[in-house]
Amino acid sequence: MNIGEVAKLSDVNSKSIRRYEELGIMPKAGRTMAGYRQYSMNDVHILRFVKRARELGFSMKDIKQLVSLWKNKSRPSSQVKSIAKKHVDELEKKLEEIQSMLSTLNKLVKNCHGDGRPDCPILDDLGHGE
Amino acid sequence: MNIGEVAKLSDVNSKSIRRYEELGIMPKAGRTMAGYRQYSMNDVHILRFVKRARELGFSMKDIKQLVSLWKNKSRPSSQVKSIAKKHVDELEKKLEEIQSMLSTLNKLVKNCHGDGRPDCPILDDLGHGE
DNA sequence: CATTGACCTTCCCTTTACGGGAAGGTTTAG
DNA sequence: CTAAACCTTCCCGTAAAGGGAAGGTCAATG
Repeated sequence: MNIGEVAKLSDVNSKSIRRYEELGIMPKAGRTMAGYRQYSMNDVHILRFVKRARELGFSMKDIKQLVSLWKNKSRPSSQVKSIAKKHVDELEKKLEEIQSMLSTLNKLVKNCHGDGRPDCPILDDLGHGE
Repeated sequence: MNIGEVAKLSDVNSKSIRRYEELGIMPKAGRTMAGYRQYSMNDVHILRFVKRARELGFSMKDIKQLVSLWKNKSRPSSQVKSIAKKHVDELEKKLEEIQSMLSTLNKLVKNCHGDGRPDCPILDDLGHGE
């Protein structure tokens, strides 16, 4: 299979596939005489794995480790779990940050007339009362 | 004031201050004969405004508009509100994405033994059952 | 056989907001 | 005079992707 075919089957952009190869997440693809990358269904499976991990927000660095653990049939699940837990912690931190921003912003937006008049609690807050 | 002084007073990094000038968020600073940027307390106020807006997650593009509206004493508050509402919408979208990731991840992590054994629901999910 | 269009290759640029660090000039204090 | 602590600009790196250029390859068509 050429890269376009595998891109379709995995729903991963060709550009990303080449990038994953550079990052060492995908094995280096074999080449035809003309230099075209060649793939098999096994590569499609890896790419789907990567795609799913991206959807769960894992970094490419984490994904590289996860793919390697996935391939290693004698991995300890503790290693997988620790990567996932670290990621969960980071997501929870982000979540709190966003919730805190939203809590402030929603109050400000609610109190802003949003009409032709210049007075605006949003700007007042940002200018912390000048 | 030199840039270091204003950086201390506003709690904004010197590098960022120069960057904000490039982006047109800060007015171009006057210079001493030696080329050092010169600032006044007014600049400190602007920088605090920017910092607060960053803390609320606004993009630099939004912040540029917000600073300009803030300076314009005859702005319509509707413009400010619309920027803020768009930002709230984006944050809420991100929030939902993260919540959805966390919901999946937490289930998977909970069901993973996390010991020396290789079987792992996290990898099973990512490999969607291979 | 030549051409056309769809594919592939590599390379560089852009995004976001920031920071590290180099190389070099200025100011201030001892 | 010199050393420390400033300041300047310039380039690079971050994360993950995508745009687009310039050029090579392949298959089908006239």
